[in-house]
Amino acid sequence: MISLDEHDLKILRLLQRDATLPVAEVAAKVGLSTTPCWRRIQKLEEAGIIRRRVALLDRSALNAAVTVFVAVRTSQHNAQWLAKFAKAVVDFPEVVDCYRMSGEIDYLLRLVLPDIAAYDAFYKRLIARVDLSDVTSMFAMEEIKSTTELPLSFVDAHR
Amino acid sequence: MISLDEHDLKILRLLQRDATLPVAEVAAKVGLSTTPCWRRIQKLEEAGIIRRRVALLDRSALNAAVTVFVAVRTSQHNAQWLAKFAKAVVDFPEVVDCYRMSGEIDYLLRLVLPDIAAYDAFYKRLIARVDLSDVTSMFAMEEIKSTTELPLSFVDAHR
DNA sequence: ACTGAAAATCGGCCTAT
DNA sequence: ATAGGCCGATTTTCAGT
Repeated sequence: MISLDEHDLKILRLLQRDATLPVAEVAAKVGLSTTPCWRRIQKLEEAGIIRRRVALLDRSALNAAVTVFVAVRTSQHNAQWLAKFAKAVVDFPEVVDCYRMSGEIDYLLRLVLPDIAAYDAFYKRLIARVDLSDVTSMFAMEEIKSTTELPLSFVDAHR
Repeated sequence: MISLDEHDLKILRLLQRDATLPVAEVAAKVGLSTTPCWRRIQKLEEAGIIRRRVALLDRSALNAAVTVFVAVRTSQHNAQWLAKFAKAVVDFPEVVDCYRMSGEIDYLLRLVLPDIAAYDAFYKRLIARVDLSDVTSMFAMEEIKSTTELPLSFVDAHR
């Protein structure tokens, strides 16, 4: 694991917000000149700290404005079942997140869909593929915050 | 709202995965030559269908490997309370998602943190800022899927 | 030796034909 | 669809600590 300093953190903060920024501009804002800044970005990519650069799309335009959380419980706690379930989850493009949880709920999914009808269709396809003992859906009414920006506040900056 | 055809969808599919692809390469994969492909990308950006391009970072490297969902209930259902709550949520960088929900839970948050101690610190800061009638935390044990790729399957491709 | 600035090359973006 | 100008990214070289 590579140690990050204040310059690195500033670079990451900027690129998390806007990956189209020219290196020269990043450098200026960070207080470096372009080459050292560019070298740092390369290192951050090699080290895997910058995982990838992606385009974020508009959900309404793609007819997927509705968010649904699905809490799943299973009676079959074994590796085989999990493999099958995980495969299903990865295959369904409307499932954007899936976590195995502690506590009451076994799995929590986040879906992105056009409407309730599409949720129903998803539900039917899911239970056709894997056995589930309990499924509870929770519809989001309003998105108050949704970001891909990770907090940098937990990194202890080196020197 | 602009109508999308198969070429547009292919472009979006590619850029959602990797926004660093040179236009020429996108064009080749999509089956267009570079200029028309470039113009399409411009239009998609102007139309806001491509919202932005961002860098995705590694959570472990940033000391934020733990995901916690927080279900919140309030007794104060008024606009003032919501404004205050929303402000708090936006201010806390460890809150990456927040939805107002239908049903039992009023709000569902997703946090990204180093450990349970950090969650406890967050909890204390949150309740110091806003009144909450009930707070339930759910810790994720394993991330099975987590993507910024939206499904394109709900778009009806024009001709 | 390491880190940053300056300069030169190279490749991809964008515009006009 | 092609070609050329232009800008930014990458590489190399140089200077300072």
